[in-house]
Amino acid sequence: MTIGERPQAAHQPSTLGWTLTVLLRQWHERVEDIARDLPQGVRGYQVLSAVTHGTPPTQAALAARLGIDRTVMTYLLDAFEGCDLLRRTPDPADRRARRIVPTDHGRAVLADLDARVTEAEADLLRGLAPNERTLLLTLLERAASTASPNTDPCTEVLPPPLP
Amino acid sequence: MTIGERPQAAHQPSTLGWTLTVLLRQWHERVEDIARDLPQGVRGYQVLSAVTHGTPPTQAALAARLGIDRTVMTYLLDAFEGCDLLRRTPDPADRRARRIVPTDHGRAVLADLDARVTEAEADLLRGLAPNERTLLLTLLERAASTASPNTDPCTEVLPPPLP
DNA sequence: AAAGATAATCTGCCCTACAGACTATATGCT
DNA sequence: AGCATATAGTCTGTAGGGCAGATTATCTTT
Repeated sequence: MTIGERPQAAHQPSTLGWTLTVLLRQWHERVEDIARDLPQGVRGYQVLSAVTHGTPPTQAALAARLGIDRTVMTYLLDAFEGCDLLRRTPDPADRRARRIVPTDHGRAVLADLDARVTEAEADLLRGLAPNERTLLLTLLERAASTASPNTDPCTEVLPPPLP
Repeated sequence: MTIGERPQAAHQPSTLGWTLTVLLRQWHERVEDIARDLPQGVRGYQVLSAVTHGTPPTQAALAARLGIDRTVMTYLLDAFEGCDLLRRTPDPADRRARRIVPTDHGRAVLADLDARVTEAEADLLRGLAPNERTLLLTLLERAASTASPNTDPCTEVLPPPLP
């Protein structure tokens, strides 16, 4: 680790982490406003979203994917059941596990939220031209999926559950 | 990724927030490893970085930019001074304020960290071709700066402070 | 049948972030 | 000048959320 003599030498800082931080912070603020009435705000929105798209995950899978502790997931889902947004249904193949499925109400609420979030995201990217936005999303998805292959929101290792 | 026949019209979820979340989480994990010895891990790294590039900010400006509470900033900087990484110097123009400047040691440590972070970031984007990476960074920076104009890490409204 | 692993829940503690009070200085008003 | 108000930074106390660890029920393995 040679330091070399450079009293002020401002090197180029790496900007990826910072731009991601800024952007995600902005996203959080806006979505927090939108999802204010949900049990856990933004996190609740992400849970609802992850549960609705794709096959109903177990609590553990859901927690792992969203980076939430399992003990937290418990009372988070308690709140969601209390609001009639999600339901725990017993997994027919494994009586220990519970599959989390959205209620009709939950689906409706999510559809409304998704619409508003999409709007907010468009506003967040207002500095980019339309084709640039889609390009950015494409690159982000590729980067995210390769950087963390198992966190894809629409991947579930399971045969179709309920007939 | 064809889901097949869906019972309840699954609409396209908005992916921006999620991809940002996943990517930033990965970034955090890696940088947490790198910045483990710094007082506050990733956050400490961001403080050190923000202080070093550009003109020395006041504590309040620093806190606002990084989204940290001012009372937290106090003991965070205490720790950094204890490690001889940063120093609080009185602002000659405003005796209430303190300008935060890096020590030589701080600059050296940051240079080392920056190198490793840059490496980690490259690995994070390994799914993208080199030209795609720079493109992604460009788009991210544009988006971040328009979404949150005042959070630019290298903007400070102040004449050069110390001669 | 016994042993070990896993899903979910419950309990208790720690730690951090925030609110609020306090001091010192700056700015604005009359 | 003198008084009121705003701001920079620090200190104190507290509420709340996250995490570790134990518990129960079920699955798997031998």
